[in-house]
Amino acid sequence: MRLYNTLSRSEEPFSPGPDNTVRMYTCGLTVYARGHIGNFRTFVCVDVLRRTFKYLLGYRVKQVVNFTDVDDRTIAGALKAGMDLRSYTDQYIAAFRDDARSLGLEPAEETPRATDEANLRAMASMIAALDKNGHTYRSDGSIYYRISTLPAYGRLARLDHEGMKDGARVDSDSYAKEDARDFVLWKGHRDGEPSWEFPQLGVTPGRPGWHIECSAMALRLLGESPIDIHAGGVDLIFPHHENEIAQSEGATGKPFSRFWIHVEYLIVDEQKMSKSLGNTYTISDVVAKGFRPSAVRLLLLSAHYRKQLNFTWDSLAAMEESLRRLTDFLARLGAVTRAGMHAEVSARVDEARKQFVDAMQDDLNTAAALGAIFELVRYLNSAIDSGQLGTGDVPGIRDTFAQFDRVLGVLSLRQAEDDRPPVPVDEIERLIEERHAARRRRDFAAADGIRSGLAARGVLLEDSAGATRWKRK
RNA sequence: GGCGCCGUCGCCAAGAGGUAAGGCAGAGGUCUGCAAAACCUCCACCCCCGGUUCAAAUCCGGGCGGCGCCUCCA
Repeated sequence: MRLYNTLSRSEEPFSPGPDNTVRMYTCGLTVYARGHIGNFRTFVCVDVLRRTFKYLLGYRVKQVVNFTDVDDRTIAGALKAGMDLRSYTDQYIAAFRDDARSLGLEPAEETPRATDEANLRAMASMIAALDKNGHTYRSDGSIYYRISTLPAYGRLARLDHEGMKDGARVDSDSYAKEDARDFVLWKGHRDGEPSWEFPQLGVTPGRPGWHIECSAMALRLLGESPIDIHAGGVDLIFPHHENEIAQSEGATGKPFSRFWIHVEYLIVDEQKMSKSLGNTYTISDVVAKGFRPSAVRLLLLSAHYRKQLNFTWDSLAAMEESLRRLTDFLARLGAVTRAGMHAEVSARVDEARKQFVDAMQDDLNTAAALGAIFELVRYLNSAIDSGQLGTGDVPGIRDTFAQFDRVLGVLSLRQAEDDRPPVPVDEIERLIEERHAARRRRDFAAADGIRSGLAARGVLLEDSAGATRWKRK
């Protein structure tokens, strides 16, 4: 598989580590608010990456996705809500898990939170290691990283500090630093803020800086560096990932991660979707508008992960239609009764499978992979129409679509949604029977009445030669 | 001011030297009690101007336009 590595700014062949295992870390959500679909673009793309590893390439995956549950915003939010930090952030972690489930994300092997005791201790140990290696200094009770002690600093982001001028906003952090580029490892205690200390490690009362948690948790849970992949949104390249590298490499003296994968922004109204801009949509917003999470998932996979994707309600509606085409096809396949098996069919299926695999291995080209699937669907639909597809062909086709879906995770998600129609299934079936009776006595007004009545309630009926099928609108 | 990405049909989007995948929408048709689904047909010289080449949407140069990073952010 070829993957684009931000570190080298080029595609590189990727292979797993020992034991055929891929150890990957994904920067997760800061849990002061519900995640929006821009956040989920990253998580869905990384989910497809891990599925590609597992189901297409046969690797094992150990993935860590963290929750940042202590920072300025979570502290402020908890204070405002009159809750303790832990229970305040609990709500958003629960919401994240709900949204993740509705988008069909496979659970990561580890989902640590920064304020877990073991993680705080790992951060303190890392700070102690940085102390030992001469990368730190203290000021006003806080602990800082002295960037000048790490010549390689800036390799990931490739920022030219000489070039930073007028347009660049200056660091507004209200902690005292020697150099604008230095960053906080541990923020000194302030009244009203949660505080931890590890005196035996030289860590005085305070709380973690943002960057330290990812470095510490990644190495604690994934083992020795370098890990195989570190992933996140493009906005994390600087300063977050650059600083993670500084911390990890300053502490261990070894490279932190072999690959750095960054997912581009989801934009909306020609601007990035971000909480600070206030133009965000959540999964529940989408559902309230009558769309389904499966359509969101497909939309997020419809463009290459390294290209900005402009979110519009129209494109989401188009995804609903595309998905319908796919599930209609699968339903049609189940209704095939003609016997026989056809070499041409299996050749076309094999070809599509190969195109799919090639596309996914080409830096996760989900858009091209989807193209191969739709092309196959059109071919197979026309084969059904012309009687060139028989029951003997069906299992192989089903296997292939199952493989597509293990990787993309969108069809089964859709089908699970379809299994929960707005009208109870037994009622739908009863009405279909009534309508059959009406049609048999050629009372088409009554038959059409039943059909439009169900349609108004979100259930569509389709007649074919043998039977009537229902589906969600 | 520095750095980066992008501009392909009405909309979304692959393709990255060999003559434009796919989805949605639209038009016409086949099938059907009517619908729906499905199928068939139609629907792009790839932002502009130069250059390199037998050949460029793809490479180079210059424009124009959009987005992003250099601040917390997926």
